[in-house]
Amino acid sequence: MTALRRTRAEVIPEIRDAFRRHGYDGTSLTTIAEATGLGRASLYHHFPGGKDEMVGAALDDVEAMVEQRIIAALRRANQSPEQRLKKMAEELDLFHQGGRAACLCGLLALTAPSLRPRVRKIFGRWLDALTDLAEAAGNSRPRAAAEDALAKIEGALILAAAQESKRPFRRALRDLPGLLLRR
Amino acid sequence: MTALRRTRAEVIPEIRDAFRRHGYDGTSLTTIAEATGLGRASLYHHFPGGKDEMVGAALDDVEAMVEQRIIAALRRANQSPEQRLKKMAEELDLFHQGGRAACLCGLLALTAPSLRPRVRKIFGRWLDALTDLAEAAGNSRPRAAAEDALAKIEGALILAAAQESKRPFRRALRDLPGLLLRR
DNA sequence: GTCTATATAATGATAGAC
DNA sequence: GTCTATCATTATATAGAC
Repeated sequence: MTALRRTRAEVIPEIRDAFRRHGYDGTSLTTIAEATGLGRASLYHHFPGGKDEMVGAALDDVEAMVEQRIIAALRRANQSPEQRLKKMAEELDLFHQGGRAACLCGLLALTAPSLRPRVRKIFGRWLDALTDLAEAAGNSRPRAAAEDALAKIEGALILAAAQESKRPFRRALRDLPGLLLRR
Repeated sequence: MTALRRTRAEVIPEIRDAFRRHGYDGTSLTTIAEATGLGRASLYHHFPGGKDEMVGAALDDVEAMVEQRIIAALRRANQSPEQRLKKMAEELDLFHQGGRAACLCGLLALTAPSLRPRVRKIFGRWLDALTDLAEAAGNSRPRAAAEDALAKIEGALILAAAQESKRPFRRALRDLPGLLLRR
């Protein structure tokens, strides 16, 4: 029985998905061990800081995704606001599996006070990019529109979870242009 | 040292608040014991089914609040749609402490699959009442408006938690009429 | 109706062999 | 880099005295 070797980078998305399925407290090291195929003790080789370091790495992963996919899409200077929003919606649909996968930031904001500063930073960066896009598109209250858009996304993910349906999230993504552009 | 006697009805709101602060898995019987002033063992006198029965009772409490305060406000036949919405917003502001207290339904929808049917039922009743109000107010897409309103509320509670501010939730409540009435 | 004491399992984490 | 074995702590839950 040869043990499968796994890199830290490989297992982080699996850990991230475990946390966004069950929340911080609902995700045990046994859960993570099963999700990654590693033994509980092996996890401490990659994450000496234990569960705290694991959720930190999961948040790092989410932050990178927001920066490199969401915000990067919103700031494509050579594209129209409509095109940039369409790209963001595509990335979000992928990342959240059409609404079947929750938002780790939202989940941690609700139940993990110690991680709120990190969530606030990620949300803040996202909000700034949405605000700039709305402003560039001629929206008269760009910051409010950005906050409405983010709340719409987070709220739709909750409805989608409750109804176990992709519909609420898909519709929210479709409605984003009307919310952010020229008002 | 005389032990304080407490009724089941008395402790349920305290249990409900513990769950909406920490989520299902983050709320231990020790947490609940401290929140209620009862010993862990005493909790089993009031809730023989243990933690599952406690969270069930917390959801019963939320369901009653939604029925008797939210939906009742929305269906006040002798009042205008504007007045009914205003009343709902007041009740929500009170229940969620201006955004500082999360929504137990949203939290459980995200992390407790076994409780989703109950959450779906509560959300469904609320959505029906919002839909009827929007329709009565002449909204051309009343169901979509109702879902937008609920998602806006849930999303705003997440932003409020992340930012530890009442602003996002308070603004969401103010924006509800524009979302639901005549469109 | 609440308590102390306890049973049993699961938790996060560590030591050390390979 | 992964494993088995183990630790201390906390978890849910129960028994029975008062």
